[in-house]
Amino acid sequence: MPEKRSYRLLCPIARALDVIGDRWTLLILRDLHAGPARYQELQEGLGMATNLLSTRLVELTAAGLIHKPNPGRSAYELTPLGRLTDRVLWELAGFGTLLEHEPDQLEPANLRTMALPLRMLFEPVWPSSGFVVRLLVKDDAFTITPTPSGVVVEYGPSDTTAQLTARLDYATFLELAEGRIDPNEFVAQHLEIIDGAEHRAEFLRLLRAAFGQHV
Amino acid sequence: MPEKRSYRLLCPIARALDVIGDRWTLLILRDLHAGPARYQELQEGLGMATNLLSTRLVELTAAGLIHKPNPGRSAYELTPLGRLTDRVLWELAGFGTLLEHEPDQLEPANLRTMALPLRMLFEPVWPSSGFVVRLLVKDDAFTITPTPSGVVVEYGPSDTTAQLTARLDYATFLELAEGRIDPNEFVAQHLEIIDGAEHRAEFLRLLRAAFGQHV
DNA sequence: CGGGATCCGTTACGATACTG
DNA sequence: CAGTATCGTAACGGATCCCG
Repeated sequence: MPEKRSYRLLCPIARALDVIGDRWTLLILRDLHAGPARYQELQEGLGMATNLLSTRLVELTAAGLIHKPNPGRSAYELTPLGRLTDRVLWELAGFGTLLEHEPDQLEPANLRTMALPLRMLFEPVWPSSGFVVRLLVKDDAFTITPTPSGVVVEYGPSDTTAQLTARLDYATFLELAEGRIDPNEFVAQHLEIIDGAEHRAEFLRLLRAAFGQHV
Repeated sequence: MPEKRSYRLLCPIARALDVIGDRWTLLILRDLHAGPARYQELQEGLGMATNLLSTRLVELTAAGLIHKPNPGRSAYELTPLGRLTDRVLWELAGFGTLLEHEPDQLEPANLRTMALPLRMLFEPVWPSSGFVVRLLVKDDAFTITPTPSGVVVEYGPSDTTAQLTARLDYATFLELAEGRIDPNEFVAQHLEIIDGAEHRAEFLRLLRAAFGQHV
């Protein structure tokens, strides 16, 4: 077996990059921050070669960042150590929003992309007494749940009952998460509230707090 | 000219990785966060191949993260955009300290490594009225200067006059920056104050504040 | 059918030698 | 000193194949 490539530098940044610095690795972690995912979900969502995904999953498992809760069924999820990559990904997202995107980068990327930015955005302002919101984008759904230990954003259908359910389009979703849209305009023009309209004002207040704090 | 490889995903994280995700790129930026550096300094400090360094410097310049202030003399430095990578690197360092390091990763890595962790550590607690500290490690020196806009950590000899100059060894330096050493023990046992002993108590107070806030 | 493993052409990396 | 040129090796990427 060929030894894994390493910077072999006595530096915490180099050590981190030895584990999460390979191509695709951080994007795989990004998707797993939206909840457990199966092999094919990851492969299709990222559009990467299957041999590479396989290799990365083995490496991430060996490094203790992910695991298979049930060895028989194949769903991967983050370990507690893997969840600690959230702040790295959040800062990368923050830097990435500063960069112009090429017009050819218009693939309808995986919606799991948005889970982590949403969580980091709402975590400081969403008290544990808050309500559960479900966001629908095309055929996909996010459930945003505040808990005493933090906000949990999960991708895919959920059996929890949301107090507010809303539908929006993908472009608006991106702008919301990237902080490039005014909360008032967002709720007024781009958010179709399907259920729980009585919480509309509270949701708007939450959005304002989130973006006011971040921007 | 071959087109640069890109994830081509509509996601801020993927966009960031298209620019700073290549091998060595973040480590080059790390070193430049310690102040301007010349080609050979970077090459020797990182131990990377010269052709790769050349390629990376061209790419980083094209992306607007670094530039040559004087085209004749060859020193590279961060642009304002490049300086915004500080939080990504800081979070990477934070994650890296959680990982055990292989015993073979014992190269006496570049001291520029430590500039960014030191800055992030002291920035929240070092008021602009604070004093200038110079840290000596072997033949190298850091100058830590608080300014109204933040703490500036610079590698290499500096003509500013420090109020306190101290010498320490590399291993202790790492542990200090990684927060694995008690400030009291650090000052008492591992810090040789060469000049400015009258500021010793103030420096200790500063260290306690820095580590108390972070840990 | 989902979850990988294998194969193979192309690209990137890494070490060294070389040049302005 | 600051890079280019070269070349062997390793990683990537796409496709196909295999196995439960």
